[in-house]
Amino acid sequence: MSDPKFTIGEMCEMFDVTPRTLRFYEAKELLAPERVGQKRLFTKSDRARLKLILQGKRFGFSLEEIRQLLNLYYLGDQQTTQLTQTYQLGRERLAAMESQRDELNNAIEDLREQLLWGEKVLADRGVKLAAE
Amino acid sequence: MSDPKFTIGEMCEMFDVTPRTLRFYEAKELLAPERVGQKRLFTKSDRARLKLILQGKRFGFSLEEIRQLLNLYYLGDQQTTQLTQTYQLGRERLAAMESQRDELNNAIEDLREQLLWGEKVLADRGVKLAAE
DNA sequence: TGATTGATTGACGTTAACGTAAGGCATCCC
DNA sequence: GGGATGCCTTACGTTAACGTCAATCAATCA
Repeated sequence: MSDPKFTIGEMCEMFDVTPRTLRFYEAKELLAPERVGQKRLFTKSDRARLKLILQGKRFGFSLEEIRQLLNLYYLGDQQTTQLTQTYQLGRERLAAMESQRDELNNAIEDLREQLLWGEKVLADRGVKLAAE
Repeated sequence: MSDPKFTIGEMCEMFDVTPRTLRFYEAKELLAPERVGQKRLFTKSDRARLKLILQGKRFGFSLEEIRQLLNLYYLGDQQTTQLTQTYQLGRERLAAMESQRDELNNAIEDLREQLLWGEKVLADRGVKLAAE
């Protein structure tokens, strides 16, 4: 049993996106589904890429940034020069993501403190919050 | 020495943004600089808010989402009902940020592995990378 | 005092990331 | 065989987040 392939509708349901979105990503060369006649068939590779795309979006990356990073996950038959660039780009993005995580942790800490303040203020006003 | 206040130009240099951006944020009610005649003067509060705004943007939040969260950091004289809503919103955002951080950590791990793969492939091709 | 510098308010332009509507194949079901 | 369904392409519309003029005003500097 080779890996199953999915229609655009099935993909949309799986990942909670619209057909327009998938076609748009294909136009932007983030996806490259197979074709049977006119119809698209999304392979395992497409699913993996889409997952990475949606993940990247949640981190605030643009589609163009994501597109470049995606090559890193398919290092197959790139030329050495290009591969080296892809690798370097990956290192930069890794650094960016790590610093973003650190910044995020700080922001989380700050927000926690603010929430404690909020709880205090509300308690003083006699408001009872749902127990956590 | 009360807290210093800055012109729009000074703010732009400090935070590496354009005047248009600051005026835009004011129009969207994310900032509320004082006025001396026509000119804006950005206070300590504005600087703190701007910092939060830029941070939020890096996390992928929209300006509207950020605007709502900002109220949490200025809990002063809100009505109790509204304060409670602000607080609840803060809790939701906290949860979102925490899960984003977790997701980010996973993505970082994956990316690290891919980079190791890349190093291996490049090494096999005889490419020497700059020592880290 | 006249020119430069830095600020202001419109108002229209731009880019990213899709949404939405129109019109047209192909297949399946009764 | 004629809807219904699901897909396709083409193309214009939309929203967020600013960019980019243009015209104006106020202070400052030579």
